[in-house]
This record gives sequence, C-alpha cells and structure tokens, in this order.
Amino acid sequence: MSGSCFADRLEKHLNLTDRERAALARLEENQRKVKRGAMIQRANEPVTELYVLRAGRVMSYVILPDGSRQILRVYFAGDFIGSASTVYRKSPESLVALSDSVLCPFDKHSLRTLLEEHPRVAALMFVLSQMERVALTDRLASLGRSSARARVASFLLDIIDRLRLMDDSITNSFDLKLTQEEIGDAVGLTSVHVNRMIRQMEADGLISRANGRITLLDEAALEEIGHYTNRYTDLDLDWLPAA
Amino acid sequence: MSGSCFADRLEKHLNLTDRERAALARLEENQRKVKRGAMIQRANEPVTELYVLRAGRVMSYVILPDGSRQILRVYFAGDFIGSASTVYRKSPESLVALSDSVLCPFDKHSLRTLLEEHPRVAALMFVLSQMERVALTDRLASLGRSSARARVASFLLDIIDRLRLMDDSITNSFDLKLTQEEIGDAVGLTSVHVNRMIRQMEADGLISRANGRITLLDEAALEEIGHYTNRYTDLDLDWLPAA
DNA sequence: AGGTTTCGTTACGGAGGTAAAACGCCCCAT
DNA sequence: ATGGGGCGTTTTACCTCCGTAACGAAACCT
Repeated sequence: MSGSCFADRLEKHLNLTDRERAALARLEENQRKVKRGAMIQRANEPVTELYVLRAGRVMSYVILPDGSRQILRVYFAGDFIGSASTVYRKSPESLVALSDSVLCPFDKHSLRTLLEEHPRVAALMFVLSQMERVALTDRLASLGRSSARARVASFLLDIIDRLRLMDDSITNSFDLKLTQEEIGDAVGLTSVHVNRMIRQMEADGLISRANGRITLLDEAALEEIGHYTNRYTDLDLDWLPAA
Repeated sequence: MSGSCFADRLEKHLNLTDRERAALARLEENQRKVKRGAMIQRANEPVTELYVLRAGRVMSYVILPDGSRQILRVYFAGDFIGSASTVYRKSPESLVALSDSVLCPFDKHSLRTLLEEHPRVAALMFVLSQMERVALTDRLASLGRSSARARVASFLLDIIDRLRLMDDSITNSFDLKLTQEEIGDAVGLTSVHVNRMIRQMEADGLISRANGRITLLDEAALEEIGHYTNRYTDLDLDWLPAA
C-alpha cells in the first residue's frame, strides 16, 4: 500500500520531490470502500470532504428541476473528485459510484495543512483544475451544436484518452460501465438515439462490442466525426515553481 | 491607477494581506488597450501570456471543423483570462474583445515568481478555476437537454449575476454587447431561434429591450424557466491557508 | 447618403424526442 | 439447475422543436 495513485498521476506530467510524494501519499491513508451504486455526495447538501479516487469508477451529475439528468463527468482511479466542495458550502453536484470503488477521503482542513506545507501542491491543483476546465469546454462545444453521432464519438474518445492517461496498458477497448441511457444523459440524447448511433457506428465498422466492452476500431474516423482532439497531452508546466 | 481590479475581485470573497494586494497590483502594471473586435489569442497558436481584464468585455470561443462556433464564456473587468495558456502550449480557445478593453498581460514566468513569493495566491487561483469549472458544468447542463427558452433564460441570468459580482451598481439591466447570432453560438441555437425566444420573452413581460440594453423584469420567472440558481455566492473559503 | 451589419419574419424540412412494446440477458431465489 | 423478474437493449411509428434558406426592414457606421 506504499504507492499513491494521485502522485503517480501527477508524475505523468512533472517531477515531484520525495517530500511532496510523501505528502500526497498521506492523503490516501484513509481508504473507504463503496459498492456500485453508492451515493458519495448528494447535490445541494453540505459537504466537507473531498476524495482521491484510488480504484473504481465514479460519475458526477446534476438533476434539473424538470427531472432530466446531466452527467457531467466520469472519473477514474487517480482522479481528484468532489473538489468543488473546497469552494462551495453545498455540493453543486452528486457523485455516485459506477463500480465498486475505493475512495480516500480527507477534509478541507487537511487540504489546508497540505497547502501550507507544500506550496507547490496548490499550483498543481490549479493545473489539474485548468485541465478539467478545458475538458469541460470541449464537452460544451460538443453539446452546443454537434450532431448525435459527433457527441457519441467524442464522448467515447474522451473516455479512452483519459483511461490511457492513467493506465498505459489500455489499448483500444474498455468497459464503459454506463448504460446507453447514461451515455445519453452525458451527451444530451435519449437512450433510443444513443442506441441508433452506436449500432450505426458498429455497422460502419468504427466500433465493436462484446459483453459490455467497447472496442474502438477506427479512432481516426471517430476523431473526424466527433471533431475531437486529445487535449491531455502537450502540456507546458515548466513555469511551475521550482521544487 | 492605484487599485487592482483583480485584487478587488478577490476581496469580495476573502481578505488579502497588504503584501498580497501589492503583488497582485503588480500584475496590472503593464496595460494594453485593444479595440472592439481585436483578436487577443487565436486557438491552436502558441501562447505564453495570460491577462487580467481590467476594463471592457472579452469572449472566448472555439471554431469546430464544420465551421460552427461555440462561445465558451464572456469575461468582464476583474476576470483572469487566457489562463488555459498556463497549462497548454497552444491556446485551446480564441479570445476576442467584445468592446474596447484594457488588458494587463503577464507571462507564465511572472506567474511563477508570484506563486513562489506568495504561496497563498496559488490557492486563490485554484479557487477561481474551481468557480469557473462549476459555472461551466452549469452551462453544460443547460446545453445538454434544456429547451431553447431555458438556454436563453439561464444565459441571461448568468451574465447579470457575474456583472453584479464585479459591480454593485448593476441592478436589473445591462448592455450585452452580443448579437443574437453570438448569443446563439453561446447557447447552441441559431440566431433565428434566439430571436424567437427573446421576442417571446419580451411579449411575456419577462424582459424588455431598449437601444441594446436588456432589462430583466422578472428574474424569478427566468430562473424557473432556465433551471438556474446563482452559484457565485455561498462560498466557503475558511480552509484557505492563513495569510 | 450609401453600404454594411444586425434584426425580424416566413415556409419548409429534418434531426432527434416520445411512447410503447418485444426481446435478450444477467442475477438471484427457489 | 432453472425459472422468473428486472434491467438494459432494440425496434417501430409518430410528432415536435429547431435548423435552413431567404428576404425585407431597421439600425449603424463613415
């Protein structure tokens, strides 16, 4: 239990000092297991905790007053989740586990201690939230005007690129753990239409499916259809304060 | 020219020390005036600068390969813009001035110096980008499934709430500085439909218009229609490292 | 004044939503 | 193992909301 998956993730982008790595690993000392379907945070309820997601899958969403659900983001191991609760008294979104997961909870005041002792970590958190901001603007552009096909294509590509960021062993297939209705709630379509698009993409030889796993057969074509470009690479973090 | 509008903005939420205020004011020493319509950053081109927007209006957008434009956000005096360029080598979005504006540019390495000397500023920047992240998720929810009416209503409310955040003298009317086509590109509609919605809302007594200014007559009804709640208040920043 | 931009309005067509039902599949209880 | 039961998927028919294209009116520079 030595490693910190959060530290591992950050080290994809920059070098950490031993002290920083140790401080980040300390965030993952407490571990809480949750089962698939468990509510981790409920929108509009007070929260004080945030989490490193150590294993599993979690999604965030909001329910609009008309009852429709908008899935905001799917998180994977190594992601830093619930971070809006650092800023807001009440959680702006709900968090639910898509599969059995391991969370490492810590409260805002541990965060304070961490930031006081390791100023550079604050800059890292700024970088992470900028990356997430840009990812969200890409989703925004996708929801604004793109066709159903484009929405589904870019959604799938975004998922696989983020999985690859965490786990080098990912090739071109993954287990989504989302129903077609949930995909619809993520990209702003009904399950009926998501189904049409997926089956069409399958017929066109762009993807294939087998027992829950989706395989992307022609990513270049999907990128074309989805107006997608991977933004998770090509970072410039040289300006970060020296270790 | 003593004040710093960026510092003023931050002080709406928390107390700064004199040293911090001075350091932030230093970011605004260089000022560059740009005219309406001027391109400040172009998507996919290398950038090294970011800006405090001291006066005027700026919008960010992307152009999708099919030619459609998605306006991501409109910025006002006191906003911190182009901040994605701290993380990415190439700007993920374009920035253009909606009115004659005053920008205070500084490069990533000044930012580094600032963060090294004032660790708490890094935490502040984290907070700002979390706030923006949440605002974007609200827009995302609005674009996902909401009707044209809802999109326009929540867009107008978001604008006025952000104006109020900066300027207490704003009451219930503002000069949008956007054409109906631009509103459409922000909320994912055509100008034809934006026009239908605006005229309908005017007929319903929810808004009124006079020489470019829009007045929100019934904000409660607009909030209902747009599924909108103001997220710019009710922050919890007590956990921030002590000054 | 003259041209350009923005606003306003129309008719039509299409992409995607709605509703409903059948089908497959996994899981669990008997 | 086996037979439901429930969830997810697939399919159909119909309909609505919004986009497209086009044009005239108004507003706005210069």
